[in-house]
Amino acid sequence: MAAENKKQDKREAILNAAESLFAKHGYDGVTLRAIAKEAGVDVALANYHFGPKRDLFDAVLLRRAQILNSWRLEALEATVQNAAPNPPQVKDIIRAYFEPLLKRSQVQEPGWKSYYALIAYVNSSPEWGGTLMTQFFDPMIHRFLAVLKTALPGVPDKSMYWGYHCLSGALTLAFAQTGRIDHLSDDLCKSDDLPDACDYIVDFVAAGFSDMIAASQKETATL
Amino acid sequence: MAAENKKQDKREAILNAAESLFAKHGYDGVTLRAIAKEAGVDVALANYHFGPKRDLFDAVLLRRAQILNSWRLEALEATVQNAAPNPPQVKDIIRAYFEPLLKRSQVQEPGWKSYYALIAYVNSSPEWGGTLMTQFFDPMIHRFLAVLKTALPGVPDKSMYWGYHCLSGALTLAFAQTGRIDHLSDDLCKSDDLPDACDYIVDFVAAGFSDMIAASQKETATL
DNA sequence: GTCTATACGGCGATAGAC
DNA sequence: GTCTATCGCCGTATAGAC
Repeated sequence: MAAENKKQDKREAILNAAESLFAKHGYDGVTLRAIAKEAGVDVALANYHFGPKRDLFDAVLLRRAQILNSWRLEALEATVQNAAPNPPQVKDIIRAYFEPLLKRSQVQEPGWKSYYALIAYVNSSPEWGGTLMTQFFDPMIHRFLAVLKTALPGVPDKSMYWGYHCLSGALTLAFAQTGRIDHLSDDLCKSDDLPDACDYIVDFVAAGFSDMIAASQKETATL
Repeated sequence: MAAENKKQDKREAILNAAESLFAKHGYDGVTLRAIAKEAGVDVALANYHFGPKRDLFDAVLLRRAQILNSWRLEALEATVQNAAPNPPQVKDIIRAYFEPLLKRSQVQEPGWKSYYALIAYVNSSPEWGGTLMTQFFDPMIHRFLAVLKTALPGVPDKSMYWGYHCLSGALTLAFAQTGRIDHLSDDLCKSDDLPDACDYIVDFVAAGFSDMIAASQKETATL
């Protein structure tokens, strides 16, 4: 079983190395050789375990997607329960989407941090964004939007989808940790302080969604 | 002068091809050979005109950055003039940031569409985001934020910077045109309808910023 | 000067020998 | 499971055509 552990160790080491490097340089910016080197294994082992490079990429994405989805759904259902029989507050729903990213102390873990940056890369990539994000995250997101609609009755679906799009753009840009806002703000804001970033983004996004109610009521009033 | 045009033609053809391909596949996903083929020129010509691959990338970014910055600053100053001596409305300032992207009919031009997608790639890339975006766009953005502050007196700088970050994330994700929202919304929303996307994003972002006033006043009141 | 054809050294993914 | 070999494509330098 020591041997079996070691096998698993190497598999994990490859996934970890791939995750970290793909997050930093994107799919094409990383070679299997670099991954193998980082993981301390032979060049061919990645191919042995995962098949071609593309499949390794999928494996990296998949590993944490399921965990993250379940955490988020848990947090969301808890929020619904807490507010029942009323619909939850918009901000509480948004929090349920953000907090699983931070609260389980995985923000410290470089693995999760890399994973978030990788998702940011995938999300805004014309090559992967449309298909992979859909594949891994859409069911969770639909549940999320359904709850949000109970808190925002009368808001058109189109607004809700574009609202989610804004949320997603803001969140993934923050988690890409490009160091951009550090420069822009002369180090007042820090790219790598994800909890701080989330505090501000949650407020901003909740305001964006909440305003849709006012807008849709105004529209109705003029009819 | 026909000869001179031809020189410019090939130079431009290389820039156009590079722009389009970099936007779709990222820096590392594109080879100089692919660019040359798309442009209909010899492999070595890109190197002759622009030097190494990396310098060609910069040249592509720079070409339209200056134009875009000047358009945005124009729109912003016009907004300021219109409202004077009062500060402009938040939503009008946001519009001044978005409309230059759309209004000059360049949305139709595939060149500009590619450029926007390329900016989206650069913006969320840990490799380029921090430095290149800063280099090309920060002065324009600072002017923009300064005007926004006149419309939002008392809002802390940190909120303003994170607000801009949210704006930037939402906007660049939309302009990345990943097709993601088409899937998510079952084609109710279209990735390639940029004017429509902007309408929704402007409202969302304006609400996010406007809410900061209420928040900062609430904070002040409790002191 | 502008541009093309070609050549070079290096490194890519991965298949097959071990 | 590991190591090596292979073949193709990479960015770039150069030589010379127009």
